Amino acid sequence: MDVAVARAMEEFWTRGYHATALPDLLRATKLSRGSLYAAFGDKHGLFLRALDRYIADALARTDVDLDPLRAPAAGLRTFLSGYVDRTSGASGRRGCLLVATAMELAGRDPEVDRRIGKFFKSLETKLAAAFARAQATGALADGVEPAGAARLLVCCVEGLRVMGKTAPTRAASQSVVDTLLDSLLA
Amino acid sequence: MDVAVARAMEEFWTRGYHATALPDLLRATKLSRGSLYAAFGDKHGLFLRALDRYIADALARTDVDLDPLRAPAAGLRTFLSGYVDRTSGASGRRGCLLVATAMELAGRDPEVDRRIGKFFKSLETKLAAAFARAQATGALADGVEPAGAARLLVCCVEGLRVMGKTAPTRAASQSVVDTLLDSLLA
DNA sequence: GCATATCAAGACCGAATGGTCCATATATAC
DNA sequence: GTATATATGGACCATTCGGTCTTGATATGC
Repeated sequence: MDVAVARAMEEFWTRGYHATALPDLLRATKLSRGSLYAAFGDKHGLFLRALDRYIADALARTDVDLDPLRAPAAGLRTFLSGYVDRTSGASGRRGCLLVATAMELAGRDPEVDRRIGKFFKSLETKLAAAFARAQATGALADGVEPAGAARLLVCCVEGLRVMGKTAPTRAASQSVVDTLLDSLLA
Repeated sequence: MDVAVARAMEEFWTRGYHATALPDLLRATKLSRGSLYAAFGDKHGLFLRALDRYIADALARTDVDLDPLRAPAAGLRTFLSGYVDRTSGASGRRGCLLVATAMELAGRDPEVDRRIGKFFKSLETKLAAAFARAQATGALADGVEPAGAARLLVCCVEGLRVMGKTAPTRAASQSVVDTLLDSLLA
């Protein structure tokens, strides 16, 4: 069933929750109606499974980028350059399942709220730790405190996903990331 | 018909395009089905009218905040503090019609693409001009160039709208704005 | 070979979708 | 008062929505 969740995730990712109809999911997962409902309960259940998978992927990627064994500043640069890729061209146009879901369902779907809240909190925590390590090695600009920098970064990453939807030019994303790192890193 | 557009805007704003059904619009605008279709063609047409109004409001507000007659740094602070308000509490939960529309329809609806593209470009231009004025009065931090700062600010503003949807705490938005201004202004 | 469990295909359901149309009322013009 | 626009309420339409259920095929276990 894992592959079905992945396929469904792709579908929700490109269309959004409301705009993804059941026939879309059947085609994508190659499941029959009966099998889909037997396995996942309903559209909403399948969506939550897909969202969980998307979140797990994103957090795993973050852990790789921000590996404590690497130089923290380099990790942060890698992390952000990943977002430059993801918000440019076709990837940018595709958008982000998390941000799209936040805008579409947050405040109306408690299950979604919980997941999205946890994700962004977790991301912020990981980034704050990386910034703290950067500070310890003197790689942080004067007067920047790790927790604040982490919050700013999470905000910018979310903003980049929106930018990527509307004007997915690499130069724009790169400019944002560069300006940001110039301000925060020593 | 102007009041009808405003009412429809409120409705799309709180629910999003797909999730707003015709009965919602009829109730909100107090129009009959016939009158609504006679006046706006269809749901999509009414949506575009509502989006145009939302954009006009946002740009007008920006012009007030960034009035060239005021001290540019103060204008930028006012501009951002407005976004702190708009991304906190109930206002935050409500979200932003532009960002929500971008995530929901960008890349699939040319009319929407045009409008959203123009809006963010215009916002960026206004901010770049304000940063340029700030630089001229020595209010900009060393090494910050106006155009880059403007792009970063647009990105952060978009990010704030997403943050406001998921965790609309004033402290979080305020922290982002403070960190940002500390980095960019002298 | 036979029984059993699994799954695909799709008919079918009520409800809701966006959109059309018309009969009726309510104005306005003269 | 009468004729003429205009707008209203709501019946009505085809389609699509998410979801259920039955039927028949395909395995699997023994």
